[in-house]
Amino acid sequence: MERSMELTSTQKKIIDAAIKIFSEKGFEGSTTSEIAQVAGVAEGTIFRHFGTKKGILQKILLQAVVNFQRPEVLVSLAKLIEEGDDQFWIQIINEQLGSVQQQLPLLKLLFYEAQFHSEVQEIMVEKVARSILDLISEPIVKRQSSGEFRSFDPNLMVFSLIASIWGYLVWKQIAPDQEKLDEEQALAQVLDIWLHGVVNPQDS
Amino acid sequence: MERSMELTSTQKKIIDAAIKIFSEKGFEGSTTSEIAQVAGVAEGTIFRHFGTKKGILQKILLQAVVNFQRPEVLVSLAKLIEEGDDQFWIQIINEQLGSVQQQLPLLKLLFYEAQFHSEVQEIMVEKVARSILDLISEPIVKRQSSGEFRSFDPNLMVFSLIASIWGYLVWKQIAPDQEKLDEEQALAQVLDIWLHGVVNPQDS
Amino acid sequence: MERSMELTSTQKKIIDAAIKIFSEKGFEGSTTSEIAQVAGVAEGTIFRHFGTKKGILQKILLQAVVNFQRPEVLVSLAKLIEEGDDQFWIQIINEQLGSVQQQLPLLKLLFYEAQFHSEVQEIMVEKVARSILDLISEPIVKRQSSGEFRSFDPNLMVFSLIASIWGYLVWKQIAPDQEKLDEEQALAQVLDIWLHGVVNPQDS
Amino acid sequence: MERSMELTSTQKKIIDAAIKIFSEKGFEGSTTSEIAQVAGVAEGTIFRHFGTKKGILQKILLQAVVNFQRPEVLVSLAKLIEEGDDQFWIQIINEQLGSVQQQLPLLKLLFYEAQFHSEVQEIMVEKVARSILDLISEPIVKRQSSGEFRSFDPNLMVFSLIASIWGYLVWKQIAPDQEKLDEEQALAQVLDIWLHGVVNPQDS
DNA sequence: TATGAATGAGTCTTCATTCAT
DNA sequence: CATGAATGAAGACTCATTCAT
Repeated sequence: MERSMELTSTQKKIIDAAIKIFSEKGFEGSTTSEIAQVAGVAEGTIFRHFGTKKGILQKILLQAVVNFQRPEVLVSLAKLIEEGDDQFWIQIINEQLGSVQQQLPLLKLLFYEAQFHSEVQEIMVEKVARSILDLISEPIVKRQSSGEFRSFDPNLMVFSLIASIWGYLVWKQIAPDQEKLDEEQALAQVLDIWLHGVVNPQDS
Repeated sequence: MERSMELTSTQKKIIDAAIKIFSEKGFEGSTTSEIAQVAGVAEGTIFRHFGTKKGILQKILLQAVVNFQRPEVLVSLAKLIEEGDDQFWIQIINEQLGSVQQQLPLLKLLFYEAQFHSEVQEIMVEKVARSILDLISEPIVKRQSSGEFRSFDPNLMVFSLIASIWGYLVWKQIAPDQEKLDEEQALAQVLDIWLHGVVNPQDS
Repeated sequence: MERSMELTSTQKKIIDAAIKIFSEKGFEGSTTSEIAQVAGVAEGTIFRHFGTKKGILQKILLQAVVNFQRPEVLVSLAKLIEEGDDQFWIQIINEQLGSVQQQLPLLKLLFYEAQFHSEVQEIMVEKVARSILDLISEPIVKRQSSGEFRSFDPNLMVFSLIASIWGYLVWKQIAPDQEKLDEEQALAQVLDIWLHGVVNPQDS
Repeated sequence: MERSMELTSTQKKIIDAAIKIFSEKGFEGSTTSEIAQVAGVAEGTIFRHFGTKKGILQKILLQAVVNFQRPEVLVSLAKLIEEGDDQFWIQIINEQLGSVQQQLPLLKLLFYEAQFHSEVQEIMVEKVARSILDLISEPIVKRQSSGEFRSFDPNLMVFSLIASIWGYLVWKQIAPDQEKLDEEQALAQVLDIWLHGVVNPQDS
């Protein structure tokens, strides 16, 4: 019961500091001393709570899994696909883009570190990615069976969509000034491409 | 003239070992001692040639920029888009998928480390990403002006395509057994989605 | 206030060990590992307190500057010159020679390393040497204006005296068995030479 | 026969470079690589000729001993003391100060390194210092027995003189701008102090 | 419980020395 | 003989982790 939820305020400070530092410098590039300093606690306190440096990462992962397993955005996205209402999409963006962007560093961190830590990878794949896949592919399959969607591999369809969005968001962060498009418009276009393709239908 | 090409055999051994280790453990997670061991040279030899650990990464980057500025695959991809021949796509996959997949770890490494080393980021964005963007967006713009392609932001169109492919490849590596689709087919589907969308045209 | 004085016992152990090792082998010839061993602490502890190897040297310098700026011996020497009492000289020697000789290695070290570290040189020249010059030249100038001392350049007069004493002390350390003179007598003779010259006055 | 003289031109280049670098950075602070570079030879060449880094220092010492055992200046200084001609002193300064100053770094180097290398110390004490002592004390003893010089310990008298001169020269190098005295005058004053003391004879 | 000084294994880096060419 | 690439032992320094207070 005290497994994943209960975070004392000290633990919360440390976790927040760790997410910040890990995101900026990567797990290996970060030092517990800097985390302690940013968290405003003594270095020893970290080890009292998390045992090892990796313990912090694992706690972060655990917390994230809970939060990301059925995130608002994705639920909305699933609903959107199910209902096929393009206007709804704009609304989602406006409502939830902020929280997505706020959590983007954490997600990026976890997916990146997954490469190097098999326990992290396992959980990210099994829990986070799988649940996203399941959540989004469900409405897709529904609309495939109704004939509205073409019959590609559903997982692949999810990837195409998620990867496009992810790619856009990450790119915007790396090279912020390169892009002059309005956020809303950009994401609407990405969705449009995914839905209807780049080819002009008149043409085909 | 001897700027980026000429690598002595010792240097090549070290670079190859470094790419392997860096890819597996990240830059910070790797040790020069392990690189030396894998390369089959003394640790001191590394520093005789590259000065610092970071010097190895920078040399890797330099070599990669040369190789990636106009990679075969992308040139073929550009041609494919220009000519609109789907069959051609299959052929490209068969011919060049191997080399892409072989270089994927290196590319992933460099984009990953770009987060933490601004010199790397600068070059990856300015040289590698930009040249890919330019290369692929050219034929897209051409077909947009002929009315064959819809008028989205060209950069966004490139992202949708590249990110989808990248996402598929990375995912396949992370979770190899999850996917039973044939490689060729999978990539062909990804391209199809990008070209024509997921929505069944009859339906729209 | 806690600038230069407060040394924890750990810091004191390290500083003492460092003075010993540096004096014996020079700064570059010493290793932090040996200093740690002599100090009876872990090597890491040194860096926790002084940051770098050079940091130890700088702390030593700082401490020394405080101690040497107005050392007992020199104050006594100045008084001696002012009052012109030769017997007083003998007394000073007996009282303070021990402490001078004990600090000689440290002083030698600092003047030696001043050659190679400009920050050290600056402080040794500006703070230590200058304050010695000022301290000793003051009574000299006083006795010059009263006509008791001949009118040489005062700094030069200080040098002649200090260098003679220094030379004798250093030499005695380098070649201990060469000299059979009694310490007191020897230094009294050095002072006598400086005061009255080697030439027999009857002769001139 | 080929013991101390014969230096091939390559050896000479290396020795010269080594004296320069050793003087600037101390023995331990110098690298064979820098010496090789300054000498314009390959690093390996140094070891072909001198075996080890210390071998260079020993060769320097050997050469120096030959040159310093009866150096012109000291012979002149001895003559000066013997003949008691103050004007002669000025002449010596003008003639030989340059060569002294040129060799000062080498001498300083050897006396400094003597602290850390017992073989060097032995030779510097036994050969160089002793021969200087003997050379200069001889005329002193002569004038003592004639009653012209007071009967201090002769070695001490030599020290007072040499240390004063040495002190002045070294100080002038360390703190060049501090001293406005003319070189000639300064050294003449140092000699005068040694000969006749600082006390005004009228006064005594 | 929180602290932070102390630890020491492990890292990057240097450099005297060797040796095949 | 001279070269300079390669070596590897040793050095300065870092940092996760421990523990007495």
